Amino acid sequence: MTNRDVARIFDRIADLLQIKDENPFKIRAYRKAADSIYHLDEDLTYIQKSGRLGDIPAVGKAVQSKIEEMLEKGSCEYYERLTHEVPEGLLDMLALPGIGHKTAKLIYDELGIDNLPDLLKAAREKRIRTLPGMGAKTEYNIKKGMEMLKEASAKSTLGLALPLAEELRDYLLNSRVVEEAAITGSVRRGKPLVSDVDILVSSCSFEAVHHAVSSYRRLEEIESLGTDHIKGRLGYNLNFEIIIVPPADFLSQLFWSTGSKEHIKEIRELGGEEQGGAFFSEEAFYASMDMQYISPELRENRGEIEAAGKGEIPQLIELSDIKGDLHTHSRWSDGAHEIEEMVQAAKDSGYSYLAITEHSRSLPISRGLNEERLKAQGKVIEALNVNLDEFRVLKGSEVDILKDGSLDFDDDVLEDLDIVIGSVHSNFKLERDKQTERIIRAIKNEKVDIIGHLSGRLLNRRPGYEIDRDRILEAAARNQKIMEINAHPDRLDIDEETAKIAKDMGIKVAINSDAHSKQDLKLMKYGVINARRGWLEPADVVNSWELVDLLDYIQKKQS
DNA sequence: GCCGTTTTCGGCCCGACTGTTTTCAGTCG
Repeated sequence: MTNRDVARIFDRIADLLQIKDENPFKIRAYRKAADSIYHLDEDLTYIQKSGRLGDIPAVGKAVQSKIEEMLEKGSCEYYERLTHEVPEGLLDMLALPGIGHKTAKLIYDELGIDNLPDLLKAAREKRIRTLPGMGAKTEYNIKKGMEMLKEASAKSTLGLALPLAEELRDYLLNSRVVEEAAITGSVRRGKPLVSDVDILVSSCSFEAVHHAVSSYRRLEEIESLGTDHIKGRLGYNLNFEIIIVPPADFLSQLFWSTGSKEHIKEIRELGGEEQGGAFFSEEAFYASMDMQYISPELRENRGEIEAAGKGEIPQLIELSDIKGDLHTHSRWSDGAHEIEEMVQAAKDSGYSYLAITEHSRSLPISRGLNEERLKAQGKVIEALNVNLDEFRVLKGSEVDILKDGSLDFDDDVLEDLDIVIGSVHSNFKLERDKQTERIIRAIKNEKVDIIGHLSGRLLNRRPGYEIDRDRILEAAARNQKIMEINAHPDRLDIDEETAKIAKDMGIKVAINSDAHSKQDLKLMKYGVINARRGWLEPADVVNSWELVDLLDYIQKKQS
């Protein structure tokens, strides 16, 4: 079992206990343990072997013995016993917005419903409204939530798909049944949501590939099989296709399988012919059509073919261009690690600066900082900087944009900070005009440098709030505000389309991890992929600049 | 169930919104 698998079981135990209405602190203890395990650097198996399970934060005797049981037997008796008391299908219901543990339990107790299809049926038959506290709106929300879940199950985030694709590719390479293997299709193009994972392999033996795939640890099901492909489903409900080609065709098929369909269609219409052979390379192929090389992220038929013909393909930003991260959290608010640990991780990433930007006081769930704690943190950061060579920790805040567009801190408090991100975390359902005015008011505040996760969307979970994007971008351009690309693969906000429009309007972008742990700093790569899909170059991305230039741009003198 | 530089027992994030009510429980961030 992986750390992730173990963490998931503890989370489910917490859910089951919550449905059973057990001691809330016990439930929280399991959640904290799950979170702590999820964010571990090392493999649990290794930690167990060296006898350090008890050193994991939030892991005490009870949780430790369950971890040992899971690592040894692959199962957990306590968890299985709970699932006998509470049907597991109730956990699926919790994914519906508005349905929590109490409601799920009520629906089960009163109507005997323990799965999503029956719940939908009951909502359609207006049986939910017979329960106390439930009405027509609840039924409507259930039906709407089910539609959302259906859409979500059709696609996976890149944050889920890419690591699994890399793992499958490496597994095939290491099993030595293939000569070459590469991720292709929409994952190679870096789409934020993908319907499947495509792996192109070259092999002379279909049987050997089939045999290897059959014993892959994450395989759930093989659905379709032919000498040129294997299609099926992996764990986490992720569809996959392995495309098998002869070694001589590998590079050309990598091009044709990458897509997108629209890009390929356009290439064919311009006379691009399928060609194989060992001399094929994508660079040479585009060159043969008098075009510059087009990176996979750009192959969406959104003007890249014309640009490549004119020599106007941008020099896309790369992960190695990134010099710092401007949006991170530490244990001072809801992060998992100390500032010092975050700094070390940033140095390990090759960065030369890192901004600590905790939540502000209006977000108590995230232990948002009040003015006193913010000032105290500033002192800690100043002291830290004294002993840092060639690295700078920036004092920052992810300050809440309140309902009326004012900020959670007064100007004189923000004055002392190096970097200020304004973000919306509440009142998501304001009507469009009010939401737009709210954000524009924050943009006009001269203390604000960056607008964080503009749309508030959570991929597969929540659409963004209603805003007039064009008006907001105009205001950002006028006030020289930086728009964030939040790199978390569940957000990727602003999206690629907005990023391209912003670039064309001369608005600068910051690609920020929004890290809540040192491992999260690595999520930067998803933001860079998203920026590339938005045609961004280093000149467009402020945290690919030297710090002095960044501070100069936001008109703050380096102290 | 975890934790401890006041504690090995008694604490452990909380305010706002929603949908249902007509004063609030449940959900969410």
